[in-house]
Amino acid sequence: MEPIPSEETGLGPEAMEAPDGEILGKMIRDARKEKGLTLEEAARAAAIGRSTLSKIENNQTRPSFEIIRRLMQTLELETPQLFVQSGQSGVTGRRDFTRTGLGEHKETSTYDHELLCSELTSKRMVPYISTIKARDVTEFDNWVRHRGEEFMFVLSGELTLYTEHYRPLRMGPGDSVYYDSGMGHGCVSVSEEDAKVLWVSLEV
Amino acid sequence: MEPIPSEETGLGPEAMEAPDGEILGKMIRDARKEKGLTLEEAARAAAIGRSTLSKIENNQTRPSFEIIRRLMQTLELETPQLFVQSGQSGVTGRRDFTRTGLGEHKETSTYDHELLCSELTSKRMVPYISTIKARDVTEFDNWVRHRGEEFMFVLSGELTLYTEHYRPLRMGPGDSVYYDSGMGHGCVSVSEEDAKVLWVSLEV
DNA sequence: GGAAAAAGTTTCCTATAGGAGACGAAACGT
DNA sequence: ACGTTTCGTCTCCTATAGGAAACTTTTTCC
Repeated sequence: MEPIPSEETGLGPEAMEAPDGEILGKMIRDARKEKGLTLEEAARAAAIGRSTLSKIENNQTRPSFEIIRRLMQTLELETPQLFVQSGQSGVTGRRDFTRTGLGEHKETSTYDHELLCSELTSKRMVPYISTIKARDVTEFDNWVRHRGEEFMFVLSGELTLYTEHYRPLRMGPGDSVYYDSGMGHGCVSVSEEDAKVLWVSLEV
Repeated sequence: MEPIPSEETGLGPEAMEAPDGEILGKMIRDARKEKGLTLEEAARAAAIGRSTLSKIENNQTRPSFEIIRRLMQTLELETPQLFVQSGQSGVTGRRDFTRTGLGEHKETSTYDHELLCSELTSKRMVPYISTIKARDVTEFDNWVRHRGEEFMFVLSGELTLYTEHYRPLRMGPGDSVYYDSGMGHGCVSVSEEDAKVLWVSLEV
């Protein structure tokens, strides 16, 4: 077995990678069994060869996109599912959430966003860690708004969450919120240091 | 559960699309242009040949699944796209993730789940904190499985994430994973103390 | 247990996917 | 205009995907 980069801050994106030789076949076989189909039946339904399907399930070939597409329809495999599992899966290693490294980085005057598991493109939720810079605020007006829902979890620091429809909410480590992100919202760090927040966003 | 029409993928109105001959190439070319990449750049980024990409874009070949997958990652193409072509808000505060009070509590031999923001009933994502009890495990077989996607973030402790299709992954505080939860998965704490994990689950 | 049938694997062959590099065609500057 | 560079296509070749059928394994039924 290959060495596992467990020590490093970044288990690489391929930490969990399995040359999808490993995964793809098992998934398809599982899906077929699930439906109680034989090789013959499944292959015919997908209009491919019996032997071809066998090889695919045993990872003895690297099937074409077209073949996979037909199998997906036949076995009623969800697309995201297939890609989530067969792609370099979304493992982002990052020892200690005070530090980050991997992932896309977007910085604004107030926030500092770090996408998690960004190498996984087809996911429906978007997780990221934000550093909220300490600053003074008397009146909040800088609303953020985007269609969907959002979950927020405070990792460190003290902050105030302003929302359009509720009164400001003081939050600390371990506190969490769930809200409709179409509602204007925004955070302000009230501690000396910056605050760290984990966000998981779901677009609608 | 609804029966899925045999012809369609069940993705929605714009879901299904024709024998890809026509459309696949165009989509990829559009996506590449969108990102302002040349054939050379895109091909290199996706680790495929320049000529191969050209042929794909011109529909002169029927690419393998693997090739398409790499291109999707590189061009950040959404899967469904490829295959087809606020009401209520709520806020919950909760101090310190070492203990919680509100929320439903579910305990099993291995896990100890604490739902977050549970008084908000209509949310689509389900966030919860789990305590994973330390224990010895030689062979993992206790798979958890549920349709959807899941994001996991380690708050404290050291644990090993077992998944059906990948090799075990050692994780520590700050590490995160995103995966299809239809794939069997499960955690084992490998530290002395129990491990704490934040999960956000999305049912499909 | 043994024969027959069914399910799955492997072999063999042909068509073609995919990469290297040649070639062509715009788009520079001088 | 002419070279030079840069982007895209085309040609050629090798490795291999995919199907038909032979072969092997498992299941079923007597």
